[in-house]
Amino acid sequence: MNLLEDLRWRGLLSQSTDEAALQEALKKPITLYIGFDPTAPSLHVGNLVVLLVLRRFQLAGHNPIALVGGATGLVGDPSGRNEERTLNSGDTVAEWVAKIRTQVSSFLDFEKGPNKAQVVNNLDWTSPLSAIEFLRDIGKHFSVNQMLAKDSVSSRLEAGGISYTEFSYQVLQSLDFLELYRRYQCTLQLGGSDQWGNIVAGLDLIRRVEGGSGHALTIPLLTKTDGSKFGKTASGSIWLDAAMTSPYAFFQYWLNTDDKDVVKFLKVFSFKSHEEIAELERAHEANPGLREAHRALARELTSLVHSPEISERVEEAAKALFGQGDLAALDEATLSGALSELPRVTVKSSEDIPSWVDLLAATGVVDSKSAARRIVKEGGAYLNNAKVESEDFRLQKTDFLCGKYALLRKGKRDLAAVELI
RNA sequence: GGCGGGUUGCCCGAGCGGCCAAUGGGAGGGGACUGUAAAUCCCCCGGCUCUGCCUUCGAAGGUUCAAAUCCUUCACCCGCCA
Repeated sequence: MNLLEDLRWRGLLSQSTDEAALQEALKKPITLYIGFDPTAPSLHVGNLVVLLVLRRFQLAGHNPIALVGGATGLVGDPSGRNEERTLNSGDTVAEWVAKIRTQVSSFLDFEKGPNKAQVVNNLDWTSPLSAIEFLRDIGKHFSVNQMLAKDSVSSRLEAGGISYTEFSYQVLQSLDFLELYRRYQCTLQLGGSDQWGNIVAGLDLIRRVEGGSGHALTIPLLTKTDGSKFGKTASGSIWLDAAMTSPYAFFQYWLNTDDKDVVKFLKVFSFKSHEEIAELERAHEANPGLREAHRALARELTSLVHSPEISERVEEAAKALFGQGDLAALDEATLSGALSELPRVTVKSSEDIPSWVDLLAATGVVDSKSAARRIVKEGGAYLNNAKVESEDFRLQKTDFLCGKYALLRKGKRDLAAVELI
């Protein structure tokens, strides 16, 4: 099975220009790219979908380029948004570029083989460009009529307007494709399905300026069966940066995948063979309660994004904390290891222990003290896995396991730790 | 440029001087059932020093004992006309 067939099997193909031609071109190694705009200090699991496709291309012998949009990130892509973006400062964007550059790098191979990956920043070729050069050399090739017809622009015109800045975004992205075509003979751009218009605009530019041709390939937006947004929880996005989404929370996110989505997600994210995935599917159908497929998914991704050691550590932590066994039976090392993966507050043993409600709010398992009271009243607050229904409850020193740890829980799976120091 | 309509809590959307922290739906949260799943049923869903108090209904002023509701100005959106 070749690369495109594999991608189709995984549900990763949305639109492409001339698929037969692309199929043909892929018989030899080609150079391809994907762009990531720095709109946050970290990529999130949504970006991972596309990034892993780039990795699949590299594994198949092609030359991947990850572009970090130091320039485009300053401008703002109107695609898929119905409101103008707030501009971020140059310093902020530069900082985010640096972070994303490192992050992206960990998914590609820069070392061995003839098809080393590279990371580029489009600020390198856009910042030397003068406004006049830009308008004469690049702008001349764009028809405003066509630009207006682009979905990203026309929907914004409907919705209430678009600034000249964002309107120009597609020109910048086209310039990137042209530049990479010139420098590295890059002939394929991948992107989420919302990037179709931008990618095709780049192909047009390459044809007009260089008389060259290339390909566009888009990847469908990943959806969940229940209709909620992939990669989001109530508390926000699932980030790849461990400081923004703890590896523990990251692992839990995948483990809690809806049964109906788990096989689909394995296909999208996993580098396991078709047979292995089919085997997990069978196992899951035979005994969904064991969640073997979920575990495999969570392990593989946590290993990939963080590390196998971390993955194992957080899985062990979850096992200890969720186990039916008595928490008090855990030895101190296991307990402290497990709790260290959780959000935590510390309490000085010389001071009074804060009230139950205060602690719940302080650890962040609930948003406010009102919410804490509410949750206690509803019977959703637990100390060391035992329900605590009194609002006036106050922990005693004896409630701390091993003399120093207390496990707070809201609902079934929202955990936090209190450490007595 | 003129005339008319709009801006409400995370989102959609009622309210149109007191009974409004504000109907309803969605999202979200808790409980029950389970498998740290889904579906279902019940409950909750601004904050706090919580039988009360404080801050919210585009922004700022004003009228009134009392305003999300009335008036004035400003900003933005949406129609129709030019």
